[in-house]
Amino acid sequence: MKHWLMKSEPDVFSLDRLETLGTSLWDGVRNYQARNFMMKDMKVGDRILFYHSSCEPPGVAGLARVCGLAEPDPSQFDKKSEYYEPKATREKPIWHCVRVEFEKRFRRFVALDELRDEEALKEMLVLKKGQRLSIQPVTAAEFAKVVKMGGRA
DNA sequence: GCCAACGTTGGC
DNA sequence: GCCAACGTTGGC
Repeated sequence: MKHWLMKSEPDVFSLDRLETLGTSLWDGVRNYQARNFMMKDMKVGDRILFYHSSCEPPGVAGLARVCGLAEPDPSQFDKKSEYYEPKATREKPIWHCVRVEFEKRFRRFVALDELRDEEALKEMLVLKKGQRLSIQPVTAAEFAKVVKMGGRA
């Protein structure tokens, strides 16, 4: 089982929204590296740090899990979607996404600043300058540390 | 296949 | 709103 950090702007899609829905496709990813993680590496049961970006404060709001293997991202076929991809066809889709399910909200939101203050997390990709990948692998130790900081050990 | 220009991300 | 960093695009 692998561990991941997945970024979302809460104004667009928040952990609250995922809790309401129960599960959701992680659609709209338009970066090849992030797509390849979803297509090749993510398996059902993989655990996810749900990270809120472009908000005040940014940080990890809680946990989710992969509950469905990658499938074609339907938004690439939707002309009205901002994620529409004219080069994609049903036969040859370009973008794929996994399905994720809500797991739990942290008792305490773990802000980016707090992550920065932890020696044990200094190698976390999300803390690296210029690192803007929206889906990032996280080690089991980093995952456990963040969960502990969130008050749900 | 290089690389300049451009667009996007995301913290600040 | 700024801007550094980085990914993508497209001319050559």
